[in-house]
Amino acid sequence: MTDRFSFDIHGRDGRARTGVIHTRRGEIRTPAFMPVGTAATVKAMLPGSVRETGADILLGNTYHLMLRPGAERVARLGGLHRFMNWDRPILTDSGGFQVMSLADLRKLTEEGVTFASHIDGSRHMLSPETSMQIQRHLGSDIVMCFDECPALPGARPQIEASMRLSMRWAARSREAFGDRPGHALFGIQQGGLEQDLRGESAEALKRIGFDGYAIGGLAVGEGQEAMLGVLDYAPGQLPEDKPRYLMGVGKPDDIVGAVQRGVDMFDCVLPSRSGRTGQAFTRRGVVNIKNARHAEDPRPLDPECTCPCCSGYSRAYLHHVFRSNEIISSMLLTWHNLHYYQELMGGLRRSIAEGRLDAFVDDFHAERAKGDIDPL
RNA sequence: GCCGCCUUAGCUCAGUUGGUUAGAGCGCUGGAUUGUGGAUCCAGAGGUCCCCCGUUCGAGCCGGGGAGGCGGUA
Repeated sequence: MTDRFSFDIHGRDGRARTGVIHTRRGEIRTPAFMPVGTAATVKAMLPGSVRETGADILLGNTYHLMLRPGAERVARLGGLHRFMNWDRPILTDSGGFQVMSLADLRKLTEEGVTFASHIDGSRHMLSPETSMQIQRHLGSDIVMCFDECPALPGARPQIEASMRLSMRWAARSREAFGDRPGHALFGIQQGGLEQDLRGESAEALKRIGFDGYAIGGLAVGEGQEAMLGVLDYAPGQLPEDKPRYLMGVGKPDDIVGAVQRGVDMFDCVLPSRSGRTGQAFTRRGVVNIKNARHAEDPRPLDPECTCPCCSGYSRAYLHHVFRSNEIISSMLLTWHNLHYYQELMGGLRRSIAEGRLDAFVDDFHAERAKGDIDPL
């Protein structure tokens, strides 16, 4: 064991890889799914429960935590790990995405972004330097560069200018991050759906040099087909020996498709958010527990699932507590969804290691094609 | 008993001087959700406008009668 951040690839199948990222706070098995814990909590879950689903690492968020409770306060309280009672690795997003998706009165300049808090309207500034400082206060194990994430579809001149700004910010992020043994800094590729811009972005990042490389700016409106089209070449533009992280993705079939194309890490709000809005992910596809057809169904979401939700609770119960707006509804559905996602990742890792990824993926799609279990 | 007010979608209510196919919120039936605002958005179903009679080219709206509810009063 070492305090150094490193990535070992243990097996390959086609373009897919499986391995382990070593950090000073523990190992991350790849391909990895990272549950999102924006505000120092994976909503509706205890950290120990998140770990039980199989998660090796969580996401935290610069934008949200800087506004509330404040990064310095988290630092005074011993850092994000102690604060939220999660002692394994944490990756923090840089805030660039949320500034564009949440904040008001944004003003983008070469220096950074000034914006008004969505909470109280207070004015703030995020730049590569301030984002690095905040992520340092939080004690993040994997720090993300401060970038700009334009929505798609977008006009090429805007995508190009935005990408180049993000690359200049990447260099400043690298400089501001400095030398922090045991902590990693990831660059973020941009370039929209333009292969040459993605290539230019990758080259810029490689010249700077990072511990891992993210593919950003996808799953922002382009659709799955276009996204997988980019993933046909984007991972190959990034260094072979470093982790590749597809930011914000995705649905189960998005993840499967991305793993086949060489992506190692994922995060997405879907399993946790959907858990709070009544949508469950199962091997047979999506189940909307709100639907009236579940009202008297005594069967679990997935009869073959071993999670606490499926082990002890019927669809009828989940339907009732969801419609009654009971807190346990969010708890049970989130637990199930995170369990499902981690089971999927485990299956992907094993099948890659055993050289049978194609068969695994065929089975994955075949199960989904069956649709939900028949109504009673 | 008398006086006043009320009755419109499952619920709470708008509804212009009488004028096309009577609306809203919630609820209901579905859908969306991809680097999380426990958020948000979209679509749909649902009506004997309490009942009867009348006036009018035309009534949720005006007149008469009746029923039910709420309040006041003796």
